[in-house]
Amino acid sequence: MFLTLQANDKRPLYQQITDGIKALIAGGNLSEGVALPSVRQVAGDLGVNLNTVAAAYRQLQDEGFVTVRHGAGAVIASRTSRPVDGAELYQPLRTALTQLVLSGLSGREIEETVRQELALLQQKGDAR
Amino acid sequence: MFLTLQANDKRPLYQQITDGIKALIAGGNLSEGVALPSVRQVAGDLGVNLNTVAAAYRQLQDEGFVTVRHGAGAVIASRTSRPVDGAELYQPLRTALTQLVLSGLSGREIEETVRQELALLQQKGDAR
Amino acid sequence: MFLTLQANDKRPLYQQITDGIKALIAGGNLSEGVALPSVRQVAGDLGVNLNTVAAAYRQLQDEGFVTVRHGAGAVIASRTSRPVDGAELYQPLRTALTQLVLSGLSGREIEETVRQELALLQQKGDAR
Amino acid sequence: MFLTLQANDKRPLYQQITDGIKALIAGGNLSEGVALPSVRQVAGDLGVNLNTVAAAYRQLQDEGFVTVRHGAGAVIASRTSRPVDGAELYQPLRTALTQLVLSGLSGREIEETVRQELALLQQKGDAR
DNA sequence: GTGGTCTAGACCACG
DNA sequence: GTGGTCTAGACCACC
Repeated sequence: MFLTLQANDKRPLYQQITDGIKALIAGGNLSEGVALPSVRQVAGDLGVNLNTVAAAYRQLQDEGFVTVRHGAGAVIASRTSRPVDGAELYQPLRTALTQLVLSGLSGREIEETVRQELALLQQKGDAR
Repeated sequence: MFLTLQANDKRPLYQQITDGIKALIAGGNLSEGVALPSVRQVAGDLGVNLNTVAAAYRQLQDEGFVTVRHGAGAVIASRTSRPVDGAELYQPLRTALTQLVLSGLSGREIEETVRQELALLQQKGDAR
Repeated sequence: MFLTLQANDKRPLYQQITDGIKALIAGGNLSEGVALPSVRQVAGDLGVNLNTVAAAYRQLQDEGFVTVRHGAGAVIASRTSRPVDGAELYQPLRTALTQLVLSGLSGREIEETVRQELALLQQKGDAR
Repeated sequence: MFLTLQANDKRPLYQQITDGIKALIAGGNLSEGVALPSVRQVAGDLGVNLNTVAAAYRQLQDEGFVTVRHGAGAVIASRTSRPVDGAELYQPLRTALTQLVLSGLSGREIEETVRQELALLQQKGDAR
């Protein structure tokens, strides 16, 4: 697992874990059928409480990104298009763009930043 | 002031107010020197407690977006460049983009969405 | 009167006025018997409400720095040593020194700063 | 934790708490990584409301002196150099010095007082 | 009139 | 257990 926690990040720990795994899925670094490491192992690696990792896995399961089978661990689920509320989907983008505008970036610069971030997301660790 | 609160939004109420006013500033709908409506009025309009609005105004002042003087009201501050941590600035964008990718949108579609949202932000209330 | 108000100052307006006049007294630029300009004139010069200046003058009177005679305006009082609570006197100094320490200044640097500020205070406008 | 509230102090309660903890940090009595007592405990010890203490902790976090993580407690942060406005830093010192001058102390006496207060700040609880 | 502080107490989110 | 948010309502300080 290539997850790191940022101490100065305002998101709660479990959310950082959830978001990190989502990013790996979005970038194609975690494909359907791949097993996630155990809660215990992630907790040990990251130095966080078991409950914290469990909360992250539970959220991923609730949102349909992984399937959990009794004692068998969590596995990346097939990418069925899940119904997402439009507002819920676009509101974080709006907030993020607002902050970029307020930081003084121009529209062009923001669009370029978006392209860079998308590229970063898609091409992290795949030499396939 | 055209602020609305979303019940299904996960952000706390005061944060929604803060973000809403920031969006108005970013879009140029609130320029330097313009007075914000009073805490009591916003609280009445939105149907929330005085303290909730006061928390939003305090945050805006702490971040330097408005100047609050005690018996006078709150006024949009001059746009001095505030130092912002890069990580703090780009992380919300990354999370938002990840969610868009996971919702099934292509890179092109996301870039187009960003352009639309930026346009929405900039040209909200000025059809005059 | 050589008073200016700082917009980014956290003190209320009337307090800035009070402190400014006190600094002039402490520096010897306003001696016993000198008349202060009228409330109306100061309010006009500084662009603040009459009540704000009146509050400042009232505080100066309460603390014994000026005497106010019916319609005759305010006059600097004689420097009788007023009883001051030790805690009330030293606590602001402690807070100020704490902030200087936290800003990274060494003890030597702070002592030097104090000497400079004292000199600034004492020798502002006196070519006598 | 040795914090006490002064009834005759003009600062609001939460500010006294904030300043008190800052003084402990400045004096080296609270070093990086040390955990602050819980909001509930401080509130109980000082006899104030939970929200009052929470406001103090939030301010300390906003200013970067402590790291607060939700379910965990508050911890003294690493001392990264925070940018402070010069005016904001020196104005309280000027006001404090003015009051000392007006109380009748000479320049020498004030400088000596500053040295004493600095020593008091630095060497509070370490006679061990 | 304005915003600021404080309390009491409830409920939620995080670890 | 921890801190965060929100409400209701009181009282104060400033302009």
